[in-house]
Amino acid sequence: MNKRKTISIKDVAKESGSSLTTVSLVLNERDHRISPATRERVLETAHRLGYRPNRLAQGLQSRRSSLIAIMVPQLRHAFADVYFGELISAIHDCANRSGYKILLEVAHPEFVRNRLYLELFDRNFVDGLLCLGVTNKDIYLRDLAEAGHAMIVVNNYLPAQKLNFVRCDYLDAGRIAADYLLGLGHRRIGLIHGAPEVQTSLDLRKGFQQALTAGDVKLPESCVEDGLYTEEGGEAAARRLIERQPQITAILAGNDKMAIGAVTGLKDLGKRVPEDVSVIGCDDIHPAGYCDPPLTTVHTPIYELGRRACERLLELIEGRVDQVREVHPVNMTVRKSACPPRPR
Amino acid sequence: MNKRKTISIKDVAKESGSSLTTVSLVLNERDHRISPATRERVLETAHRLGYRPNRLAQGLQSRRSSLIAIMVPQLRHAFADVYFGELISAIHDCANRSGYKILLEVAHPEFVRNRLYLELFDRNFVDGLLCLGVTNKDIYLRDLAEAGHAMIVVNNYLPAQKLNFVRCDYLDAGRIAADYLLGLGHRRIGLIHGAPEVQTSLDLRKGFQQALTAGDVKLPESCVEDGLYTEEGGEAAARRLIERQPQITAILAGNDKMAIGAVTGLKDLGKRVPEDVSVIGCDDIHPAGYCDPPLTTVHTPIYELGRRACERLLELIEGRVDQVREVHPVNMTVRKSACPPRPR
DNA sequence: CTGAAAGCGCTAACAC
DNA sequence: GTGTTAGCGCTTTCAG
Repeated sequence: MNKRKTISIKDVAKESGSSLTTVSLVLNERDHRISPATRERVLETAHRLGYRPNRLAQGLQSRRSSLIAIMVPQLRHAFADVYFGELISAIHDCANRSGYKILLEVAHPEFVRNRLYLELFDRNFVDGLLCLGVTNKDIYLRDLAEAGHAMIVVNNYLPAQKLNFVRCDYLDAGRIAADYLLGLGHRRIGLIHGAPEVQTSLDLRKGFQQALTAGDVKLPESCVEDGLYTEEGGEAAARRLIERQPQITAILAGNDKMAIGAVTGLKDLGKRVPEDVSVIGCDDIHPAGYCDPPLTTVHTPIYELGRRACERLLELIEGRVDQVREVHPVNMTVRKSACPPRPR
Repeated sequence: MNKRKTISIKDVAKESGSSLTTVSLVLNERDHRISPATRERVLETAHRLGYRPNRLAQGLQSRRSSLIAIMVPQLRHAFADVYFGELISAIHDCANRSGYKILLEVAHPEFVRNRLYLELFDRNFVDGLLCLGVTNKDIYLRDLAEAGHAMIVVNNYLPAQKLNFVRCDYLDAGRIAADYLLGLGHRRIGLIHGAPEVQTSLDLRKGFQQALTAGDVKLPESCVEDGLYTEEGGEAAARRLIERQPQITAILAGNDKMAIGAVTGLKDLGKRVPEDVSVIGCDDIHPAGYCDPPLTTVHTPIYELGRRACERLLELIEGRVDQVREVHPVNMTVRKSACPPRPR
């Protein structure tokens, strides 16, 4: 295939009657010493010939790949997840604006075992790495930090390690949700959290519990369930919760998918949402506004977060900063899935 | 950052006391003339030093990037779409097995206007391109074919152009769906199709109409609505359909998202699914099995399709084939969203 | 102002 | 068997 001989800077030089250096200088606007006449001639020739600098050669020279990798966990359909998808979109948009492209990686067991995440940098594949869906078990990320590679954990963090991160304040998310439910008058409240190996999940629970305690409401172990961050998990968790504690009038779910699943589960049990049981989610993914009832949820600025993470990564790459530790505020988005409990 | 000096083939040569050539030959298993002793020595040194070949240099030499791009349309949350997500997962898995990595591209207006899709190849960014979510309006894809670049349209095709594709048989999908509904006894049937600029959408409609006609059932214009391939679109389309033609007992939607939206819309109108109105979808995305009621749908082998597309792209890249035109069969997956109409 | 030449890290003819 | 050398396409001193 591909018949058209690829045209190089050498062709432009020959055709425009100047040297390689001159062409390079003009094209990179490196030096303003070049005479306007030459400049014009080179530019015209380059354009006429349809010259495109070879990125591999440029990269070899500059030691830059202009690529950043996004690493997602190996979940079924990680790429089909709305939450990851919004982050990926944000990162892509931001990276593109700065001339970077996006490489996709899945942290499958072999990738981790063979330390292929290091190879990504060692082989000059990418200039930086953004890690999504990180858990406390992903201690191998320390290798990256130790090697001094540009890496940021997106919307999470590892408590015991000083890895770069850009995330939301899930401790506050828990508090806000609790205060909102308390404010509505709820006293019997349940929690469906994500995975216990995810730090933000632990934070959410902690903040939730603290605020409930401050409001003189207890959150016993029997009112907490694991929803695995999935719809199906949320649905099953809601069932278990209500069967065990039928007097519960409100539930906080650690993400919107679980909340949506919980609503399904509650409806199946014959409960109306929010009249019988209020449900609030967390994250405010796009579908949260389009389910039935529209979900009241703790809004986390997902797109903004992705954009910021990418921006900061570029700063790391370019050496403009050497540490990133960013926590973004969250707030309630009130829709229709929560209301005061019925008077007893 | 990044203190560790990157170690090159030169270091390995020096350290192992042999020449660049020897090291390269050993590492690439290019030549079996190398004595086992040297071989062993080189390998040991390379391993000890943690040598990693620089991909940029290798690429410059081989004119290969080992990257393939996936291009998705610029829809809100294209990356958050289950259908695209499953394809991307499949492509990623397949590419990875063959040592390729995945680059993400969004076909935004500027990308198309400035022909950046050509630059992808001209600048040696990628070796091949997989296009998702293509419509009949994307005539610019012709440029890629004309330039002789390795490119495949995934699960679609452009009728007037001879572009490579790997897709399902949506004409047959329409027929199968029609036959299934006719078999259940439905005579008043509606269609919610995707976008009229998408060829497979037209095919589905055509196949559906043909089979209905063969079964002596009409599909008047008033029983057809556009659902924009989204949940919201499907919901609105179902509403319009039922309000205009209340006697409809079954609906085919052009994808599962619209089908799920349609179910929501029907429920809102007080219709039971499937007792009052049967709904069948198309594609069989993962959530189709988890909604309420579980969706009866035309199963398209999405993951398999992504895998095949990637495999064939690699063959194109490596020059083992020079044309790809693959059509995969579909079949019904029967769940609970369709049943015989109530006797009148 | 412009050009010659070195070198980024690697591969592969072509010698020895 | 192994090493020398010439590129791949580009950027960047350093002379002129």
